[in-house]
Amino acid sequence: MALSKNYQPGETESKWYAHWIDQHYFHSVPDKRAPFTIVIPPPNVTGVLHMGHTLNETVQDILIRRARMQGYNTCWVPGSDHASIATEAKVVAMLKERGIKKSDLSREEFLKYAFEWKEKYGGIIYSQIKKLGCSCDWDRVTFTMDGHYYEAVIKTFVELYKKGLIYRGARMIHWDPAAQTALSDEEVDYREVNSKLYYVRYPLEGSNEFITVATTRPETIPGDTAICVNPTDIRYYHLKGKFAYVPVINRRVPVIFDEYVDKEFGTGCLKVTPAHDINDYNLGLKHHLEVIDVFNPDGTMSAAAQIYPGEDRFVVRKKFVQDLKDKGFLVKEENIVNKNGFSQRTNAVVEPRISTQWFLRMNELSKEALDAVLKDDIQFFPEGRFLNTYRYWMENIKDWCISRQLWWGQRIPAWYDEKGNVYVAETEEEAIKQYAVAGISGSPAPPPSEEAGRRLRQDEDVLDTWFSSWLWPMEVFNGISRPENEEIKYYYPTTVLVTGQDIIFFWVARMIMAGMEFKQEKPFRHVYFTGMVRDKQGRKMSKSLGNSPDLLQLIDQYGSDAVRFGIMIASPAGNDLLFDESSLEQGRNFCNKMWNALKLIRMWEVKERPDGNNFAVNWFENRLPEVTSQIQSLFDDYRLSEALKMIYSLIWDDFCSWYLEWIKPSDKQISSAVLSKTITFFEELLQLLHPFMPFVTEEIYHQLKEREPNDDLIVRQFEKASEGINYEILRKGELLRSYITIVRDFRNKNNYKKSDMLQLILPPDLFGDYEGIHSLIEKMVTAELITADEIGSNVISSTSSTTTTTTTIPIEGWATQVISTKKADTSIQKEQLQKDLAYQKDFLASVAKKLANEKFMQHAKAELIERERKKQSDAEERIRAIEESLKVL
RNA sequence: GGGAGUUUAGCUCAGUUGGUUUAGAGCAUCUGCCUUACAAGCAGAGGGUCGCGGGUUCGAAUCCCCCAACUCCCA
Repeated sequence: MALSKNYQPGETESKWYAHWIDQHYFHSVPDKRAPFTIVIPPPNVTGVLHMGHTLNETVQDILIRRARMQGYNTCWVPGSDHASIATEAKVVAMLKERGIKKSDLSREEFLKYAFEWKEKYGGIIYSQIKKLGCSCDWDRVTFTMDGHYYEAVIKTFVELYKKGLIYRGARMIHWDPAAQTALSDEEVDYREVNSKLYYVRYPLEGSNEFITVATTRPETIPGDTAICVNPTDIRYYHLKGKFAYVPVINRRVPVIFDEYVDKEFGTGCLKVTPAHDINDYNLGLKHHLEVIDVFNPDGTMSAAAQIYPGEDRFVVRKKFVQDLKDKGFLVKEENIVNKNGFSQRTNAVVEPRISTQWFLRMNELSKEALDAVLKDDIQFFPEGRFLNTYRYWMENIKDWCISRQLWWGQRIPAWYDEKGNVYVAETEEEAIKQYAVAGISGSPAPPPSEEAGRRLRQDEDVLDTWFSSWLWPMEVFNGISRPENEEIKYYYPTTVLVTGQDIIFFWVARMIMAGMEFKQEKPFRHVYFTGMVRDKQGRKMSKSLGNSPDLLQLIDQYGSDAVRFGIMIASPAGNDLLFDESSLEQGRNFCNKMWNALKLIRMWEVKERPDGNNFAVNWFENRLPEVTSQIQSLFDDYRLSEALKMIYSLIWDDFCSWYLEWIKPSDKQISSAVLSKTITFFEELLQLLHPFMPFVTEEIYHQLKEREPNDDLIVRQFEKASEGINYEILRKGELLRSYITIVRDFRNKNNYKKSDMLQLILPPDLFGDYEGIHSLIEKMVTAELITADEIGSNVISSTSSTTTTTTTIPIEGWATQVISTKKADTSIQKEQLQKDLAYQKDFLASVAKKLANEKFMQHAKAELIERERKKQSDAEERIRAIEESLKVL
């Protein structure tokens, strides 16, 4: 069957993915082999695959595929998290389209819709991961709202509560008025915005004097319960014990003194609104101030505000400023730039708000988790900078607000009685029992009855999504819900976690804490941090910017392998990568290159002949293990990008440009020995590349020759490294390559035609006794080799004949003569030789200086001095060869 | 304001403990080729005072200090 002109990725990719699935190659069952386990960082169930995921999943697949070929029992668990805020927002939007309001639904009804939504759209990301070629064990897909997972989350909540690590508290939290939920610190983005600083004057009690306050948030003025100045500020000494009136509202508030106030900022006088600013809140606690919340949960003004109840906070800002102006309270406005917090999910301006939330105490949990990393029980790649970041965060950790005012998620297992007493338990029955027991010891004693149960009401809130994701490496194997099962024992701790550096706190740190807390064992041995994918302008690719290209379209255009190649080749370990489509093109071209090499090999017919190609085979036989071991050490350090570059060059340059050209017969006929060696080489190259580009390698592997039913590249095992590498042959190979290049350059510079035949006189012993090399040279540079005897003694003495030109070219301290019937243009060459000569002389001088330096000779190691001496003699040889060549020109 | 990182060819980046580094690769550029696997290709070539200034050292892209520019994280 004739092979197509170019490689066609489309059909090939779906064919092989289906085959791999069919053969259950991705599926793992515990056995006697060592496990190699990766849990996917669960993408958001609402998501589609963006470039960041693509990088991430590709890295994981590379590690898994290579481990599979190395004999590990590989298990890559896919799944997604339920993303409470994002998903609830999507579901609410879907309901809105159908004309349904969330507020008209019961919790149960809403959840039914949410699961319906998840069934419909939650799988999109999986199909994209499959398109990428990822070898996940699809029998193990896990979702953080699965039944067992839900149970596990509840179980850990109760456990931590019983240990006293979970508590309820009033705190200033980040409130998202659009989603109407609390946000964690990490879910808030701070951005600079243009705003105004308003100077407002407050009348003082019992005088005509005013005190002027600067604020960016005049709409919170109705919540003011004090005015605060610095006790060392002489301007305000006389206000001790005085009261002021809040403008428009006319509330009488005290003037208080506290060092917190910055004398330099604004007027040095601060309005205190304890309900709406964390610092004011703390001042309020200290000075026993009243707390007046002027906002409703949706960001409109509350009844307590007394002004514009029910109207939006930003609309009210304008209106109220106008009122202040009209009534003469506004002194001036100033344009300033300040930072506002925005919700990562809804982009609404975050409102600081006092609220009762559930918190997890982090101090004790973080200690062990920090130690595990510091003691190298868990290793980070790349190490240094992430370790610092991790340590800093762990040492300055704050308690984690784990409650969210949503329905989509694990509902907090806490029940309240009429008096507000709380009972935390895994089930309602259990909570009722606790209530009954509490009742008996207290008084009056209500009977533990059904009626009592009805009097308990469960907390309305759900848990933060990360409070379920942090269990991921355990619960995907049912490690919390069924702690003694075989799978968790076999697969845990997992081998490596691959994740973006941006969620080191969100996730990595918390997973380590959960692992240490619930299993007394780290969740993974290694953490490999990938960089951020940026666009050409250096901006982080994100959904909100919309600058991430459509992955499926890229795959259609270039093929999956090319996309994987493109993203990996540009992705140095841990560093950000600038995404550029030209690297995908490079990947596509690479597929083609290999496809064409296949075509070449398939064209050949076996014919036994004495083959003079032993050198080529010999050389590649040594070159391959040399590079293979270099690739292994790159993998050990997770330097995947460099490993890929090395394989790319090994295939394109060493194999295609040199090896195949060397053995290529002119008549398509080749000895069976060379052909089978060549096929073996190609197979091994494909195997090295397979983790990076699985489809094209599997396809070519099968096109190379007929295969037994289960002889698939994906499961082909790496051979043990061969014992010895013959470095002498490798050195000869290098020399041969540069010899050929030098002669080709000579041809180029002198505009020789392809067919112009040269005669070459090799320096004696340049290539030793590798006879096969001579015919290679003749073939590669269109020349015949002759000996000095054949041409006579006039060769060296320049151009005595009118019909031939002899040029002497230096090579590695040798000089070779090129004889042709064409007059060579020696001027370019002369110039170049002189340049080279100058360089070599400088080089020699620097080496000589070193060797003449007594201190160097004293301090340097013997082998180093030896090397310098070698450099010296090499340079001298080169200079001699160049000078000889110049003499003859 | 606090912390971390980056700065090497036109672009994106390698450069391991200072010594074959008067610095490598890919892409881009230039020259010549439609050579029977491949023009999505082949054969060659050019291109860098390693951000600035100082220091340590026999020797610095590499170690130290200062400055500058950019990026990220935290408040």
